[in-house]
Amino acid sequence: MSDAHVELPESIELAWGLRERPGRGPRRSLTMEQVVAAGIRVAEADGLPAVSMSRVAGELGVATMSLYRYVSAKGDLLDLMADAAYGDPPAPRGPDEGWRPALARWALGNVTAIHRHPWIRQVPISGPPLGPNQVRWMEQGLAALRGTGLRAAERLSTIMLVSGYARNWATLTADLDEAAAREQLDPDDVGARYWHQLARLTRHGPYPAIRELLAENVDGAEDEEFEAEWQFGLDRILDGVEALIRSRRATD
Amino acid sequence: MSDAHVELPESIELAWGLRERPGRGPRRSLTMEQVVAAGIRVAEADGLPAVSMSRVAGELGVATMSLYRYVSAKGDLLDLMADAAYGDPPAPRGPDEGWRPALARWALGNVTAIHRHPWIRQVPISGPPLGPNQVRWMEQGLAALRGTGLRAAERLSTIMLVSGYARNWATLTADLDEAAAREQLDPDDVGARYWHQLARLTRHGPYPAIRELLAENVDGAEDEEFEAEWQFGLDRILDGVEALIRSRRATD
DNA sequence: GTGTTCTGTGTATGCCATACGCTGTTCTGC
DNA sequence: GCAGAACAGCGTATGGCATACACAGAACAC
Repeated sequence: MSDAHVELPESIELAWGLRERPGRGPRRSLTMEQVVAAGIRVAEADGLPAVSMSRVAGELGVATMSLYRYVSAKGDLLDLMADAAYGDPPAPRGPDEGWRPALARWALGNVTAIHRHPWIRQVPISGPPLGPNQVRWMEQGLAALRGTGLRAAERLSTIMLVSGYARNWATLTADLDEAAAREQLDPDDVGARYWHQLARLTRHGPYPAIRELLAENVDGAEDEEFEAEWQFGLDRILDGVEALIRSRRATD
Repeated sequence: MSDAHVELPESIELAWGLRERPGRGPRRSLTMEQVVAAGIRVAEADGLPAVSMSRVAGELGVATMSLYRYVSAKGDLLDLMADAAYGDPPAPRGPDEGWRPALARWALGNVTAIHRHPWIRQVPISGPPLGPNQVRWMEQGLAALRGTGLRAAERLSTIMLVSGYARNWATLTADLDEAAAREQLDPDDVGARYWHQLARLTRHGPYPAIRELLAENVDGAEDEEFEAEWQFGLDRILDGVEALIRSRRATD
């Protein structure tokens, strides 16, 4: 419980600016921000697999090994990139705003953050959120649930549930968009093709529930359908949370 | 809508056994199953990063390039490994079983499948589920929702919601376990350290909701707490689904 | 001004996926 | 039976990757 000295991973200290500059050596020619920004530029242009140390170094006009003066491993760079790309969380819950619309805004913010930087979803998660932006997002998510009567663990579970759903959904739709772009098709066509493929594979065999699903036309995947699907899942989650809040208020 | 010819990705055709053997050449010395099993063996022993073509080939006593007679790229092998590792879905919904316990069983099955083969979560997803086991899981998930009055798109969204949550939760806990194993600690200690780290970072600054969270003790992370957290999220989702089913029944 | 410490970087190591072409095997068509 | 096609296994080569290590020079401490 001693607050004195809790060791932090190196990349986290770097991201929070907790590393003291030594002073004795030559001056650095780059800033951390420049390195991270260069990595993001590469990812944005050619995708995460294109982010190699040499490529990022080239972007900055320095030698490959110079990057290791700023980052101890490639994974650290990716962590910092991801945290930076999340950017500012949505505006905090307003004074007259209920927890539900606030949490819905927060959830949508998660989705748009990933859609703005689709490569984020391929960054291997290296641990629980400790980056400065991730912590700020966490703060806003928890703030949306203040005064609901939910216990600490419940508030935490709730925002994990919501952000997990948002991440899943954003990943799914981003995959679809990327597949469509790769094959120069419409996202709708990619979806329709999937249903055809599934139908062919399940035409014979013990798949009654899937055939039943395909019989009603799921493939009416217009743009509005996508939005509706997102909203459906979110509403289910928020309904569940609301039920808990209400029952908690009733018994207390 | 022509059911005649829908092109399928090569790895999918392989997994379903839809590839006809040519006959004209020499006999193959390996089976697909052997190759996939060898890959799984390596992943199980040393983790997904250890799965290289040469390592898998070594496991089978053949040359590296021989694998390319069975699989057109490494990604295909990973897809096949993941599908095989999911294995059989949970038992189908029994005749007297309600949709809710059946779906809960299905959700738990998702978690245990990932916990049994933790490397699964690092396999890059290459598209919507088409592998034979993935389709069978989908079938069982949808089957749990038969007769609930939910529309097709709603049944689909529901199982995506549930499986996404299960995958998220399994990933989180597996990450924790791996970090603990790597540093030879108790998972509890890893969790406790996280809260200390977060407390240190948010001690000063605009983080009232996080500090409020930390003030109640979230760190009572016993084994039962983990189970409770999983159950909490699942119950929220299922409560939300139940509310929809009820309202649907009331208006119809 | 001397020594220490840090920066940028060139070089080297040991991985990796995979393209290509060769050898020998098996079956097809005759 | 036999010619040739199609295919299996695999040796070699290519171009990429992260990163360990050592060294030159720069900036500061004393």
